[in-house]
Amino acid sequence: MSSPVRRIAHLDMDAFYASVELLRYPDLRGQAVVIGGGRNAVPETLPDGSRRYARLRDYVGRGVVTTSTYEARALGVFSAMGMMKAAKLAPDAILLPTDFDAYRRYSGLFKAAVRTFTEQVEDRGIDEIYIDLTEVPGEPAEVAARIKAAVSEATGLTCSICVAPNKLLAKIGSELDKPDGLTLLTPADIPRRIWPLAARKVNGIGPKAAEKLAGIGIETVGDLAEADQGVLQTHFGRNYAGWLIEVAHGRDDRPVVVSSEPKSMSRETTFERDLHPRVDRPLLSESFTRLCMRVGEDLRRKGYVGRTVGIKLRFDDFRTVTRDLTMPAHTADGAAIRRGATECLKRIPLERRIRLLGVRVSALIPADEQGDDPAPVQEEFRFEDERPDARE
DNA sequence: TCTGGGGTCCTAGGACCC
DNA sequence: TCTGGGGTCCTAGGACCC
Repeated sequence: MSSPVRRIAHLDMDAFYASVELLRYPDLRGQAVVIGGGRNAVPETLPDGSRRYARLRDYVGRGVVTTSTYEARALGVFSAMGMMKAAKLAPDAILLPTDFDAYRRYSGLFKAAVRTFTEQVEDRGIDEIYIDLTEVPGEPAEVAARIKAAVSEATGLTCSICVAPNKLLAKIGSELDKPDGLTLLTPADIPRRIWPLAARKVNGIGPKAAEKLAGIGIETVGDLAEADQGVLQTHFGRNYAGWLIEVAHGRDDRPVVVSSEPKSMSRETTFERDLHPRVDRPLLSESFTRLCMRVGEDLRRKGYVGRTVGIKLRFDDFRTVTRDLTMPAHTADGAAIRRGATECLKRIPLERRIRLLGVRVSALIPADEQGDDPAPVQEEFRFEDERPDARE
């Protein structure tokens, strides 16, 4: 039984955070704007009602660019770039603080607008979604245009959409006509529109894999489609090599996943300066406690309890280590998390200054399903003749 | 001026069980 | 004496994504 051809859309909001900020500060339209500052980047309103904005050149710290407007991108400033480096490239660019609450509001608005068409929506973070349009009547181009109009109506923002037979192609396609794009892809388009693209454009081929591919002469998706499977296997292992081949031919049968449960919750912080494990111990300890408490609050607010506590340290040389510990019972209690996290911390030799500290709780279950945990202090007790058989 | 924060998934080895 | 083979859980690290 062959499954019917699906119609999967990927919708990506254009320069999302920056575009939300431009709604609030329309006078910045057309300018190079970078999002990623802290409190000191909040615009100052002058007595005459005009605003004074922070400039990128004034930034001091260890942050990275969260988003930038297309004008800033033209100057070479992109997401995830260190702010200090960005300031060198575009010292006069406007700097704004990141306001996640505002972005979450607009995220809710655009997703609600899309859900008026279908509930078959998969969340992929704050600014993008997959939509299964297979059961939505109408031609793909017409449906996509109506969705774009609905998103614009709800938010005042533009987005880019691609409709394709699967998630892989839809994701690649939504980038092809940005911003405000509308792209349709069919299998017949693969040689002309997909194969010329850099392999790195494929969701799942990251910097490491792309570099390794380049090392064996594979630069584009087309190169990948022609690659010898045996060669790929020796470099990437059986699973990943098999996936690369599928991807190169545009094949992907992952479903649109409408709902999912969180697997872990974490909090981490990068210090303004690297902290010495002994000299700065009070600061570290205070930060450690706060992270544990915040993870606990997050869990309780969202209604989960977790059984595995983990910590993450990054040293001044950027080496990252993790330790985790599975506990007898689930918890969302900050103090209990801290006890587990402290056990983890004892297992890491502290021989360098610490750049980052993080706390995570995983093995989550909904708090209302927490019933089978052992009582806190319960000695195991059996009658001698009830001892289970050692072997079967 | 190096390199945030919050996630998911995969791999791989060892323990432990049957 | 050596030889077995799954399956699951736990832990550590790493790639990748937004």
